[in-house]
Amino acid sequence: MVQQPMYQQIAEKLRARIEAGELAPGAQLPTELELRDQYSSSRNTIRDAIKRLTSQGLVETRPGQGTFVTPRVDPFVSELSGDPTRGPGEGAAYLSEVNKSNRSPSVTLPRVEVQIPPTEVKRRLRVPPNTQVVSRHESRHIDGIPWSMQTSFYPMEFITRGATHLLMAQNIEEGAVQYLAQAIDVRQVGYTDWITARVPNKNEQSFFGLAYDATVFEIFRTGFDQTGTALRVTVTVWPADRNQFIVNVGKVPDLEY
Amino acid sequence: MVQQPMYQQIAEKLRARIEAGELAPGAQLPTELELRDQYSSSRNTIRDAIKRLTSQGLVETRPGQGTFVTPRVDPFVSELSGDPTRGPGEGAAYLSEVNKSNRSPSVTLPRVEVQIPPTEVKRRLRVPPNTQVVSRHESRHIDGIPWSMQTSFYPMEFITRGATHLLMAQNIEEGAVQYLAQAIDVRQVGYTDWITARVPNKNEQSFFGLAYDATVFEIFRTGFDQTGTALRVTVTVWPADRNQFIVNVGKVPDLEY
DNA sequence: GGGTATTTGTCCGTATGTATT
DNA sequence: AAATACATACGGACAAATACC
Repeated sequence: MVQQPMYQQIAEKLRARIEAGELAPGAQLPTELELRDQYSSSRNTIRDAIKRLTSQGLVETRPGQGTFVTPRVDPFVSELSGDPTRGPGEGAAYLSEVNKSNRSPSVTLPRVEVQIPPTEVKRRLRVPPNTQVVSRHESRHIDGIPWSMQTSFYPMEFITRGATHLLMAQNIEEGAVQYLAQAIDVRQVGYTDWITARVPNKNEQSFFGLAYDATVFEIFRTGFDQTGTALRVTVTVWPADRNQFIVNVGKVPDLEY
Repeated sequence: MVQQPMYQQIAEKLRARIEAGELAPGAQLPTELELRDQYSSSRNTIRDAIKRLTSQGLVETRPGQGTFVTPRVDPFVSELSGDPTRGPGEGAAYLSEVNKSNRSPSVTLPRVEVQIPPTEVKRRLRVPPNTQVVSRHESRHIDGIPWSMQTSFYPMEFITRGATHLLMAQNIEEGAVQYLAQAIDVRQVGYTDWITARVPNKNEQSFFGLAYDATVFEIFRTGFDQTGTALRVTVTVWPADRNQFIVNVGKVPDLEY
């Protein structure tokens, strides 16, 4: 085994102090200058060590204040395999699911737009190029913490066929999927979730308060009707540090996770 | 909008050059000294800019060679919602699934151990503290690229009840779940997948060739029998840069992703 | 195989800016 | 306003990895 560079050794020592509990979640680390003296090093080397820990989410730095052990957050668990006739945490369904775990969720009013969708969405909705669609964007908090951002895309023809609520900047209480069934008899009988992970963009960094090198889940949910036609695509972005997912297949016992 | 620091501006300019196609995937960037001159900066500032790009997976550096635009990999898509009576990409099932996409998969021989499982596994398998279990660890490559690492845990009593193949360091052709059904009539009727993302540990970094700040998916699959008893826990680790997942619920048309 | 040039990695010192208390 | 702590930026020196002759 070769000798590791100094800044990695220091990072490991700090990690050990954290994981041993000597530095509890939320506690402040020694300042960079103190650490420099403790480890007989230079401030820049200490900073390199701390950078390693921050990009692993172990500590966070606050200018003017200090460096702190990242407080542990209680992750929220979302079930992806639910009722195929419902949306992804939509409307009341989502709120009650969250409430079960004694948490207080909130949803912003949707921002509704008519636009040409991003390529990934176009492919899944199977609409021709330059076709406009309705998009509904909303974000959710749990216990005051930003938890997810979501944009749903629907074909424009749903509006002309009578599903006019899709264009209104108001929450659809029963969920958009249920609304479509009741308003214009478009029924979702199944969906496909496509799960990826990536780094957050600028918007997501500021909304979630994430570092540029953090990780978010991005899940594309495509809903299908009886004929196998895509009736909507919902894109949800979830910070990986506070979200986890469950998929149930077949017969499983009632949970405690 | 405030003025951004120089190293971030440089990072953005380099990103623009990459995304414009001026620097194609696999292409070499100018050396740090050349970039220093191009942007009238210092080498350390250039290095800070490049660090931002590497931790976003946009470029990679090779000591002694240079900095290169990260080659795009064709991600492999795994379906989590499959047959509840089968394992996760187990045995022949996994291999044929991969083959469909014209890729050539391979699986290592399992490393079999009898051990006390990690806490997370213990909780899911619902075994008492200090209970030993059988673990079977294997890793998979696709087209020569390391793709996933997997460890399955089974109760020891399965051995005494006759499922002795579990202890053998050989691949179980039909998959361990099918084997359990046939050998000792323990049948998996459903499973729960629990999906998280985290940074890779040392082992995973070296096996997958990942940076310390990369992201891996970690999926815990708990299989249940007719009585709702957990019959095994399988932990699979997948690098996020080359893996994506699909979950189908309800009736969905035949795919193209 | 050895030697040399090139390129990135590590480490240090210093100065100044910005955020917070 | 002053002190404290992290952030940015530059310069320099040497080490380590790689490629090439």
